[in-house]
Amino acid sequence: MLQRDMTDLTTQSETKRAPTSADVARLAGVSQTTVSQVLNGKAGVARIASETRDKVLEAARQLGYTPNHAARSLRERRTKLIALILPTIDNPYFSDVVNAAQEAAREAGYAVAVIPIRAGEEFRVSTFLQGAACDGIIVAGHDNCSSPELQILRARGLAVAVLQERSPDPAISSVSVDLAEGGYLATHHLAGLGHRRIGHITERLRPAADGRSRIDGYRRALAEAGLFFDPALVVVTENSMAGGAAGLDRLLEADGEPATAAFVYNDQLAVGVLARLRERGQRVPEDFAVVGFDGLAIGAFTAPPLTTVDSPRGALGRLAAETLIRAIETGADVGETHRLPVRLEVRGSCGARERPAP
Amino acid sequence: MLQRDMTDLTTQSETKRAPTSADVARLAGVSQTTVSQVLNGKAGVARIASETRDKVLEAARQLGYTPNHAARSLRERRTKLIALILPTIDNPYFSDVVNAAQEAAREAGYAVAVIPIRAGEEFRVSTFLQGAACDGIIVAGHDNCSSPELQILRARGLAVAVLQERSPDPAISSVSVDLAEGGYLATHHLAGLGHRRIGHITERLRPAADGRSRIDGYRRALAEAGLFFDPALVVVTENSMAGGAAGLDRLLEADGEPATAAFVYNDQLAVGVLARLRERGQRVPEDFAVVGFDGLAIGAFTAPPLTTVDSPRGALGRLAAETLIRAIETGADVGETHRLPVRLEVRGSCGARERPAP
DNA sequence: TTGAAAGCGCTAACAT
DNA sequence: ATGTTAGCGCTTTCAA
Repeated sequence: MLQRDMTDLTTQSETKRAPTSADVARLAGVSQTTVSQVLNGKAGVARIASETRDKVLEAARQLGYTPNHAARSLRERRTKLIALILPTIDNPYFSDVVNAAQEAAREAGYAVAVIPIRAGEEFRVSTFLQGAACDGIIVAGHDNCSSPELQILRARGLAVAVLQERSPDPAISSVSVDLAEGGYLATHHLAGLGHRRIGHITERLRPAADGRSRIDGYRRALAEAGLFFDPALVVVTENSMAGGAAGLDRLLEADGEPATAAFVYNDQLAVGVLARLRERGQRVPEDFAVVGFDGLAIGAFTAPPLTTVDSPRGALGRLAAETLIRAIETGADVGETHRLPVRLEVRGSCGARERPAP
Repeated sequence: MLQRDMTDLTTQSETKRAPTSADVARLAGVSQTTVSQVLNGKAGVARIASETRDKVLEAARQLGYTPNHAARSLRERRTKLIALILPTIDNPYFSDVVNAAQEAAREAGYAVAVIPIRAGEEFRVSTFLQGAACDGIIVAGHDNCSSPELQILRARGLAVAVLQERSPDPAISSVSVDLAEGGYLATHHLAGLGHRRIGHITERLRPAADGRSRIDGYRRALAEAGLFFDPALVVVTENSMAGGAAGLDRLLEADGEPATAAFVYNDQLAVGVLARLRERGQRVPEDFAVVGFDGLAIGAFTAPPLTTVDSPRGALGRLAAETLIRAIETGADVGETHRLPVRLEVRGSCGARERPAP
């Protein structure tokens, strides 16, 4: 018996149980309700005597009280937390998106947690998304955005916004940059420089149903310049620097008259393309011109610096967060659609054609 | 009254309240207790008739039941969630760390949420970290690791592991790669190539108290090669590619005999260094040699490819997660310390000195 | 083998 | 202006 008690005591002294609002109430000599009202500043609901207020504040401070997240979430049926699902964080593209989303969320009193879910992995792997552990999710990456899990989460009451995709579910908001316009600007620029054989190195070949993907802009610029679309000049490769290098090899080995330029899916791939061109002894832009997409910092440090389509990453992240939070708070069951403009950042990787194609 | 009832009905049909275990129990015609026991597979505690089991499973499936995270966390006093605090996600260095940590965590039944907290921002900004919203945190980044908030979170019962730092609090575990060894390997390699004036471009100048930082290894290699440590050759700059470029300028403008090589804090900075050397018309490695740190993918695609200290990023993330989870589950109040080995990846950015320094 | 009841920490009706 | 009470959804004694 004594043994038992001692054990309990020891355990207790080790187990640093966090102070609860009841502890604060006890110390301040008031009720738990009062503590809640003071700490949540519900001035309109009940006016608190400033003396009482001070007692509570002091007690809370003294105890180092912080409200228990689980208890509050359970009671309020909301967590004030949004999750940002990314396919990977190894592309710095997402850095600005995340920071801006986080800033916008914070302004609205929400925290943001980033959950990387690689393509092909199931959403279910993340227990976090289940059971209303957050109020809404922003989803990036084609595979994640088209996952059927998304609809299930929606049906369960989670607000959902997707990045760079459209969802068949009208309740799912969509925020994107104008990929088609970017593809057009890049290709139009190359055509204007005199290139007639312009390739496209891309991560995947699933044109968006709405004709708003990069390749749609690429084709439009081609047509506008009186150039034929040649499927042999469209190369699908893995989304990585190594993938870009491999893609360039395949492009240069394609049938027909060789390409003298390429519009590349993103800057990460473009870095690989530039490296491989160098290895192959091709001068950029004299022998071959390259335009990337994203506007990453690395583009200013490649050899030569990379012409790219600058994507408004910060605006994208902020808008996504704002849109999602609006959906959460209004409970709206019809989503918003936003498309953001892009601009071409011209650098050294595509100069004027010295000699027209033979 | 009728009005009231209709309203309630309407509200109900709109509000897609997630099914609870009570709903499952009702549908299956059993008690909530039974549902819990079946779904949590507590076979040892109570044997369930397989017929009952099937009824419950079927009801849960039919309703699409998922346990409510908040309720479970509140009851169990644990969330099965760990947070990974990063200063930024714009350095791909963290990508492998995060993926490995996530994988290890999942194996133990934990989810991982990444919370970017930029240097200088307060931990408190993230409401997520407060109120036991997660069971433990892995913290990266000097500023975050040395934040006094960490001790408070510790005191509140959160398990804490820091990456690449040591904490004065013995309860905080530490997992790092051998930075000093990396600094030594890099500098030793350059000295072996005949360089006598080897600079160091770094993000900050706060040598770890335990003498285990990059610069400690740098100094050791210098001494071993019979070279003097010249503070003029150590340049502190911002942690970015642009910072690397600026750092190189400052290094080349330093007093005394000019440096012919540099050991650079990380690959991100090194990319900027290489770009600026190119702009200044310096040939690499003939005129100037560069060694980076981290072993990022980009290093294989720079011009020339970057010699770097390859850091075991995956092992770091995995070990951190494992260590943290061990701390969570044992409730240990004394942390572990781990240090992982590095290796030099020799590529083109430092060849043999053609002409010895005059 | 199963069920009833209590309680995790919080907020919000509804008293007083 | 403040306190009492109930209940969010879950797991877990304890009882049957």
